[in-house]
Amino acid sequence: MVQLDDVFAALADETRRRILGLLASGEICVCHMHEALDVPQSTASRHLAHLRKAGLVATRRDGLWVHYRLAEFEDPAVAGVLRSTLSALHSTLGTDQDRKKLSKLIQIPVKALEKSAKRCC
Amino acid sequence: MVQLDDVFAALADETRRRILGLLASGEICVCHMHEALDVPQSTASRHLAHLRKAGLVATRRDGLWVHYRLAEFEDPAVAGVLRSTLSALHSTLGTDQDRKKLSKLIQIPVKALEKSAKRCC
DNA sequence: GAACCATATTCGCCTTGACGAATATATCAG
DNA sequence: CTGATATATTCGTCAAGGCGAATATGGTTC
Repeated sequence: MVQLDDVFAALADETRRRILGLLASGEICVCHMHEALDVPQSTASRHLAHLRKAGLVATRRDGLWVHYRLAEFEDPAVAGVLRSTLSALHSTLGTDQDRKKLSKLIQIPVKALEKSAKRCC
Repeated sequence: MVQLDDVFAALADETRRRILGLLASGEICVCHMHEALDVPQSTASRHLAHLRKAGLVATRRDGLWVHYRLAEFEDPAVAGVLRSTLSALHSTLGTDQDRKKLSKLIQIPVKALEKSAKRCC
């Protein structure tokens, strides 16, 4: 059960918002995350753990890699806040740059990522 | 110009969210605010100043009293985040209790406050 | 088993920001 | 001007939480 408190605490940090901004385009593994965001691996992992504990993201292990994705929200209030937040982040300069960097890393065109992100929120 | 950063920083604090929850029903003066929330006057004032600096609320002075109200948001992204947040707070237990206490203080029935709040978000 | 790789956690350090008491400011009444 | 009232700000204290380096964990390969 996702608590509203935890949602707002999670959204208060810029790195976590950048992570959510990327996850709006779909599942991403930790290594691509910390490279796209250009932060140390421990930082990416720490923030991902925070988001996971808050119930905002879910994980899937695939061998050595762990892929993160946005969770599905039962509570419509939480879902609404997340949707508007992702939509607000979508057109942000920072999100644009992060998405561009991710695009190169995973060899998927920016346009495709944007399309997924829009479908998501 | 309201910055998204400031919005999320403002929403990260519970007292500030309670304030916004009350303001959804309309203009309120500081004294009613800190009584309804049952926090020291300096705490209410400090958080209101925070919200004001973030651009989320506006004020109107009337003699000794200062009335606070929600600001109007030009940026549709910010407006969207605020709308979904207020809507999420609306049905919260804490907001319910605060609204009940405010209702007694300003002698306006809870139903009327709820109606205004719903119209607001 | 050992070596290796991706991810998670721990560690000490440091900044940010919340708190309530006390004080300052501003407005009004007499 | 004086006193009273509502609001704002300052002050010292304290806890929460961010940081990156280093280390631990868990899974894969040989």
